[in-house]
Amino acid sequence: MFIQVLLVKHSGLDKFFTYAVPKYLEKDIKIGIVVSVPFGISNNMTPAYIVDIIEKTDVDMNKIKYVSSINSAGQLFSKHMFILAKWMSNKYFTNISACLKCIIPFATKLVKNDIPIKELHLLRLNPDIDLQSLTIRKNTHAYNIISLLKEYNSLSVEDVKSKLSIKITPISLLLKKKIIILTKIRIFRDVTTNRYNIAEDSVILTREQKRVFDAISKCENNDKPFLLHGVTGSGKTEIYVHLIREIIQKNKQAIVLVPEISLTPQMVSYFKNNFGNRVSVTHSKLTLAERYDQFSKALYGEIDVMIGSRSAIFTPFKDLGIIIIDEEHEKSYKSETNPKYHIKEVAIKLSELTNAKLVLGSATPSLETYYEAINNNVVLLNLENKINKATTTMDIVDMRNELSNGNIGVLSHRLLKEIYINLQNQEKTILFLNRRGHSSFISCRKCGKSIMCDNCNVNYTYHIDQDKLMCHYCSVIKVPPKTCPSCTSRYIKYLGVGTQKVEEQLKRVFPKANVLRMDTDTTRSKYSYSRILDEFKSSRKASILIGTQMLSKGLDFPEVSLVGVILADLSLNLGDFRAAETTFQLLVQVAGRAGRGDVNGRVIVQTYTPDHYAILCAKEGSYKKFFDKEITLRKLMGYPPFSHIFIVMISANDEYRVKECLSSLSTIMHKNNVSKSYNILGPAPCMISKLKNKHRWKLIIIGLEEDLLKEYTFKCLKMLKDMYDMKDITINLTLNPSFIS
DNA sequence: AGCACGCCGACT
DNA sequence: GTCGGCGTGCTC
Repeated sequence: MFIQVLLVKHSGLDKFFTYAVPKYLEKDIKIGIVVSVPFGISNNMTPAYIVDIIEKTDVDMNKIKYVSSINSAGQLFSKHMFILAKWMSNKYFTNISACLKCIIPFATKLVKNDIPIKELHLLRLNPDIDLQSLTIRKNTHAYNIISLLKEYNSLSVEDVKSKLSIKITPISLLLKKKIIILTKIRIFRDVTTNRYNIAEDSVILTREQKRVFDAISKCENNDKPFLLHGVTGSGKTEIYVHLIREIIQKNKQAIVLVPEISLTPQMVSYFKNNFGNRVSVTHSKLTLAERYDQFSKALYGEIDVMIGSRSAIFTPFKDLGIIIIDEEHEKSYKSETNPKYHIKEVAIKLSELTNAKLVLGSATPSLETYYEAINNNVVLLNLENKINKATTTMDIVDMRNELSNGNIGVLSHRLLKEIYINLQNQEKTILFLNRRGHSSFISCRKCGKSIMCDNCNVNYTYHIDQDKLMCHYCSVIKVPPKTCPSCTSRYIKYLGVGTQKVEEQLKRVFPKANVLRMDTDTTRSKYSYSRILDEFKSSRKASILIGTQMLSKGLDFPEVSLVGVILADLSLNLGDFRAAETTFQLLVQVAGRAGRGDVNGRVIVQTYTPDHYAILCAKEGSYKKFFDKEITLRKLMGYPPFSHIFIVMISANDEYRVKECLSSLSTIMHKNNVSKSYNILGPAPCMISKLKNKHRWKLIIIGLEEDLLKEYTFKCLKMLKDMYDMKDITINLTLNPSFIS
């Protein structure tokens, strides 16, 4: 018997090595466990993951060494997960070790014994001892311990100590006499803080929900994903719960992916109410030990449902039955670090491997997914009716008129009037602005130059609460200058709008209103989200909540009747081909926050481009209309879903070197683009052209076929490395980015 | 990735 | 004559 291994400590060495297994270890060998192997000329022992078990090998027998021993870490991945890692490695051009690290981030620490296993020592009376035959005096420690154990059957050492307020000595004494015996059980760190009550009756699905449920439930071959296109408030979550309940009855398990777990406590509570402690949660903010325990819970069958952001897709369930990706259009589903995987692509691969059902849910599906649905590669299921009868109307305010009418504030007359009405009616208001801080740029009135961060080519944002300038990219904080750094003029003006300025203006206009703000600045600490949300929800007064994008994601505020979008143009002017899509999605999602209870909702959208189709389609609430318009443009321009995009970003401290290097690459690419199959754009500076003192330039390559595009780009990069000295230059590659930066 | 080897320049 | 710079190549 031979095994193929991947060396744990040699992550850059993306190669499998073959070792022979001594007979006495054969029975313990399986894929995913860690073994100790002699490696290199000195035969130092090094840990290695078993990735395959083989009978024959082509490797020279003189070279093959024997496996030394088996590590205590246990099984870290299944065959499926390893296939997934290999597939990711190829698809996202990242070595297998890095992909494995993404699947089991705690592995290297676990191998080093750096992750403490939490155990509980249970005490229990030894059943082989006849208590009658012992003479134990009443009211001694020993007597009390035995009585307690008779009552409880088994107890943890800590419980016994605290219940009888004794030290460990009398317990040890009984243990020595074998009157009590000790067993260790592993306990898993709990990461869900939600209190729950198991629902007595499950929600009965509406006719429309039932139709969708049946379509997914009755499907036998799960070769196509389902797209659940349902307007906000149409009850997608209830369908998920019904589907999962059915899956659990078949002894299978479920993974539920949400874009940002800390923003969806209601979702977790809802699942806990339905499945109790058979649900757990995982996300990247947990410690590695916590993540390892959640992983173990799934591995040992302690849970049936895992809810989480991206990384939850790698939960090692025995028999995965369903994967649900909620809000499938969210950009956060694409990883921005290597491997730069997209959760949807990984989920499709995993559902192929496990035959699990895959359900994608969204009120505003990504263009790519909807296009697949139209081409019958994805099964489209529509939910067109809201559960409650509240209606929402959207009105557009042309901010150009405000300016010509002499209103230079951030809030239009119309929006102020609506806020006033809400305050009078004791109803709640949410205001969105996709930019935190107070003023988004500070410029000199005399020379016109704006004040920028020294490390990054980014305008400083003024934060009024600390009276400081802050770079939102490198987090540098600076005292605002009294005079212009370029011309020493004293006339410095604070321009642009951030959430802080909106807060300031609102407090001035409505001094008695309860104004709350929720953005990265106010939600730094762990529980600040829930604190702000609880205050907003529980407040009897009419409150106004101002927030950035984080408010648009899945939060449910039953009493909100007015939603204001301060400036819709912010996401429209991003210079990204997906800007219209992002804006449309944002507006529809935001509108979904209003009128979720019994009250009708009003949405006011302020913009300088009121005729833009993304805004008009959002006003009508027509996804189909937006899709038709946008897909026509994408086809015309040759953008995704009709093509694939590869971004080569080059960065270095020396700007000249960056430009020179990228020009060389550009020349190579054009030379090798004989049949003009690829559209090469650039070199151009990145949106943030200098970040943390590194200059960043990019080349955008567009091609019809993903594999050919990859092959072509890598061929050209190889030629570049052969002819150009790449010392101190960093290359960053992204295939199909969720936005172009 | 790490480590050994090896080939060249600068010192005790 | 030797110490150490890092370029190259190998590891089952």
